[in-house]
Amino acid sequence: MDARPEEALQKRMDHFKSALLRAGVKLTRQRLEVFREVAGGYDHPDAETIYRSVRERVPSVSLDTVYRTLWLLLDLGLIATLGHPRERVRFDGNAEPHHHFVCTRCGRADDFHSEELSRLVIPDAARGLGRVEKTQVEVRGICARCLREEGGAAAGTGRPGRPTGRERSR
Amino acid sequence: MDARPEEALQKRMDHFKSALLRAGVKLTRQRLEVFREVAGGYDHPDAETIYRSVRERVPSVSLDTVYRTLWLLLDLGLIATLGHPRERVRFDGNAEPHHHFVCTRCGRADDFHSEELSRLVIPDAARGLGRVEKTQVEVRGICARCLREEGGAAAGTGRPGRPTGRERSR
DNA sequence: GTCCTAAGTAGGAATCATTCCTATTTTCCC
DNA sequence: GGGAAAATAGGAATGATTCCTACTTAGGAC
Repeated sequence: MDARPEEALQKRMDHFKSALLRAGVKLTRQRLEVFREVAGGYDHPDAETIYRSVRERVPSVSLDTVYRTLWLLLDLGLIATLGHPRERVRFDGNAEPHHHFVCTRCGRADDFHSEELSRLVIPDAARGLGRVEKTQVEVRGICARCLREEGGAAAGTGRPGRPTGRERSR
Repeated sequence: MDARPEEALQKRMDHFKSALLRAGVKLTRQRLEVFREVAGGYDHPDAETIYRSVRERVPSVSLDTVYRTLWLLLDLGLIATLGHPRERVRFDGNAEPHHHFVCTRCGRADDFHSEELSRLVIPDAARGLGRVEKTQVEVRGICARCLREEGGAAAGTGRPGRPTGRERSR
């Protein structure tokens, strides 16, 4: 499965446990196994794959629990997603080279331009993986609009919420 | 709608028409309007939003046509998607800073590391859009595995197919 | 160690974006 | 203008993800 060295994983499991504790979230067998599955390798499994693996150790686990746990781990910053979670596809008609600032709170994506970034040297490590066609930088963070709302109202928890994809404005 | 200057759009419409012609694909009112909608602005609309806008000019258009057209335009390289089209969410448990090589054919995403890329200077243009939390480089292209298959069998059309998300191996 | 209660879970039903199916229209080459 | 191939509309189907509700468990208080 592209396994991560034992000791590195052990360290991450410890970090995982203390993060749950700090967040006041219960440590359950299910959460442990889901995290181990994602953190234990270098691949990028989908929820179904994780579900199947976890079920080998906890046969009664449900797919819903796997999803709930994954979003929890994401909120806690313990794992990340590839691409934008829980979003319908969006299209980009900008033909000029550009990059994206993606808001992890509301999902908004703004274009920005940068001479330097567009001239990036692609390292051999990437070049060896296939035929490169395009390179884009994705900057993630909280967009100005969300910062403003957060500042105005109660200043939030400091931990970003997961965009639901349903709060799309127009 | 974040409108693009008229003359720039006109140039893109011409390019659109000749691209369809070159690909031996028929020019229909629906395709014209869908393309205009995506290429005409700087935002990143989803299919539903495009559907609603196009329906104002072509009331009988169907959502399916909008989707079919968008994937066609994507295949022709006339537009792009934000994130990875037609994929279930995938999770990334890699805690170290890393970047991704994403195969536009099969959807596979491989990690790679790069000291230089991890030290990227984020331009002011991006910094001004919000509070930056993380920066990742996404290299897109055809992965080694797909290149091999393509080379073995008939060498393909040269135009990348859209991953369906259903051909996931395991 | 036992008890209590909030938090977590299972499982099935519900949602919703996207795709498929099929009969009907259009485009474009002659 | 006429016909074959390609596109479209519309509704039904699919499949990932989420919601609902009754049942279980973790973990702090005793």
